[in-house]
Amino acid sequence: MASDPDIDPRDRPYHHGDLRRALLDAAVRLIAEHGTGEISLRELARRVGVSHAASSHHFGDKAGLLTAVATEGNHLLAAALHEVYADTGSFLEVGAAYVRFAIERRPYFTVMYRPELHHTDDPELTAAKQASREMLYGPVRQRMGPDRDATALEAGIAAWSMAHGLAMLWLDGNLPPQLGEDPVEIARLVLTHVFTSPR
Amino acid sequence: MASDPDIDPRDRPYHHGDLRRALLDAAVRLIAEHGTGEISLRELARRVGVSHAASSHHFGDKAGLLTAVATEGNHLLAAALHEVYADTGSFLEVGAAYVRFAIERRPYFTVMYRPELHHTDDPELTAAKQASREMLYGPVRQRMGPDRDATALEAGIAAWSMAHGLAMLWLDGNLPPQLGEDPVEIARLVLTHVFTSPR
DNA sequence: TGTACATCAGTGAACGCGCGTTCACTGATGTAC
DNA sequence: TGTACATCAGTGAACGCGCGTTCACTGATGTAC
Repeated sequence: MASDPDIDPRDRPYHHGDLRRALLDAAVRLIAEHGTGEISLRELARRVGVSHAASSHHFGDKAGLLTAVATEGNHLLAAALHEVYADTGSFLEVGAAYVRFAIERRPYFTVMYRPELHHTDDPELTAAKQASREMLYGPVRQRMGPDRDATALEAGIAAWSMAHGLAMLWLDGNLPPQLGEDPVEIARLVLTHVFTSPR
Repeated sequence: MASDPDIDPRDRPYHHGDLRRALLDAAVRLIAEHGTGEISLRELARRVGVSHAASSHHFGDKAGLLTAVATEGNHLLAAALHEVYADTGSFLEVGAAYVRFAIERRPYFTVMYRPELHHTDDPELTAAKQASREMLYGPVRQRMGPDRDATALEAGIAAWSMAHGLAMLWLDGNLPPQLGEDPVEIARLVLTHVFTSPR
């Protein structure tokens, strides 16, 4: 069970071909199984069928690997949000897409928001974070016009906070069951309250 | 540095007196230093100046200790929210108090929302969580009246999500600096958007 | 087309570590009579 | 008031573990001439 039964050592060439990609994919799968960002490089190597020292050639150390996961996650998130906003032009749908990303790509999401696992000064990670940030509250800021910047920023943060909090609470099983079972539908219902007064 | 220099082994009686309390307090301090819920029972015991096997008498195992931290945290949160609501009657201030709790009592907050560290079926923890939950969206539900239960629940979840997300993002250093430096003030500004339409 | 050689990718053994849990034990406390 | 004894709280040694990193190495690849 520990190592991939599909890999016969005799079929395996000395050079893997795309070990970096394989390690990243296996890491995401491992994180999905463990539920947190805590994975072991040795277990990861066993999965991929490779020496446990091999990953150091691609990522340096463990934090380097998880930094790469976080970087990729931010790019995936940015792309998902961009697509939804381009298609619908709706802030609410962007928020719902954020929640969908958190749930469907939970391993990425988890690692993205555990900075103690990263090399936080990594320039590629920083760039990827900025890209996803811009997709998050860029559109709100833009639509509200340049003269009301402060309020627009706050509104963007408000929406991001709500989507983020809702995703976190759902992932931890903290939402009451009466809300239903589909987290994206819940997100639409709840996010309505950012833009509409319930009073 | 590893063990408390104040404790001279000759002053220390065989029985500690209140080891349970001392372990909990030291655990909270350790978590504050490490920034996450990952602490070691051995390091904890060193701090308190006690054998590393001693904690098992009070908490069983490591998850038991962290379950107790989470339980206490939920009670503290419930009390803080209750007091603010009793004093002000304001939902917004309750939300701001939630964010303040997350920041001022960060170690508790962190452990409370990492269920993989707990015995999630612990009855005391369950009760404590319900108590803090009730303080969170009970007031909203109550004020909105029994006839609009679904909407009221959604509004409560919306406010909780926003406060929770905002706290998380602030703790991870993800908020843009333009918002200012005081997280509770930021919370008031941002939470306004749950109850007021920015359009 | 062939050869020498630098570079790259992966190996496998070794190092050194701290950890959580278990266990038989001992010292202290408190209670029944 | 004194004594026996059960219970509780803490000890310290041992077990067994998996881990991340380092290092000299080897096999494979690709490029210069």
